[in-house]
Amino acid sequence: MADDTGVFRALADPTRRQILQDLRDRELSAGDIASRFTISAPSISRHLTVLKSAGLVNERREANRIFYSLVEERLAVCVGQFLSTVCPEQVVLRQRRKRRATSQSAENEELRA
Amino acid sequence: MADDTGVFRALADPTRRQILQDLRDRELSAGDIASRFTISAPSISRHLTVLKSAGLVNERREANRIFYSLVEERLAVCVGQFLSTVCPEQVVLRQRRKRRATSQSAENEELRA
DNA sequence: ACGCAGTTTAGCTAATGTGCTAATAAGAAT
DNA sequence: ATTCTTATTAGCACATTAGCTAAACTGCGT
Repeated sequence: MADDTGVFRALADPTRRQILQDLRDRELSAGDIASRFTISAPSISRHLTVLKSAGLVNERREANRIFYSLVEERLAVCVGQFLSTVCPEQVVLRQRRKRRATSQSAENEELRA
Repeated sequence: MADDTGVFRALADPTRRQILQDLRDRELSAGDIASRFTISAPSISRHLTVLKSAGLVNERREANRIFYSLVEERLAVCVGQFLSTVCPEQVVLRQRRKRRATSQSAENEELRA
């Protein structure tokens, strides 16, 4: 639960970071997510398991499908806390202000389907 | 350089996260750092190499010793950007305000020498 | 009951990560 | 020159990870 390492280990993989970004403002089914990547559905399923056991996503089952949604607070608490512990607050703040300008989503383009 | 993954992979290990925290407000020699942990000096040296190639620390050689220092901006840019891309800004801000209250340094106590 | 869509689980392989000890390199001191 | 200190590199062992394909599970429609 308070296992920060699970969170940071989950974030170490670019596919998983991209999944979290994709879940930013809507929930998606496992299939929805898999269709956005080139790797196989079972591999995505494993990534989702890792994210879930890190507490970074929740699942909601509806009929056949399983919808995954982001647990923002988990990310904010673990990572935000670490970041603000290590970095002086000004730096964190400055980054926050630049947020909208930078489209950091282009980074993992090669992962896409 | 713009290799976010190197940064996140570096953060996946609790020893490395602790090293970054230890470097928060002072530079430390490799030996200084190693003496704070129970694992061997060569292992710490490897961790420092990982942190350095992720761009998270700089090294300064002085006589026998090598002093490592934190590169705050690297951490703030990569992690802060990701965090504020995925999370709504309020959450990040709230965390920032709570910063001083929570002593997140107790987490990795078992790593210590 | 059967089959289909959506997902996960099993089992495998190749690559990576982390720790150790022993050996090496480089500088300072005697 | 030899030795001490500081730190890294080499080589090994073990565990974990990420990918794949094939098989199994679940809920719905026919």
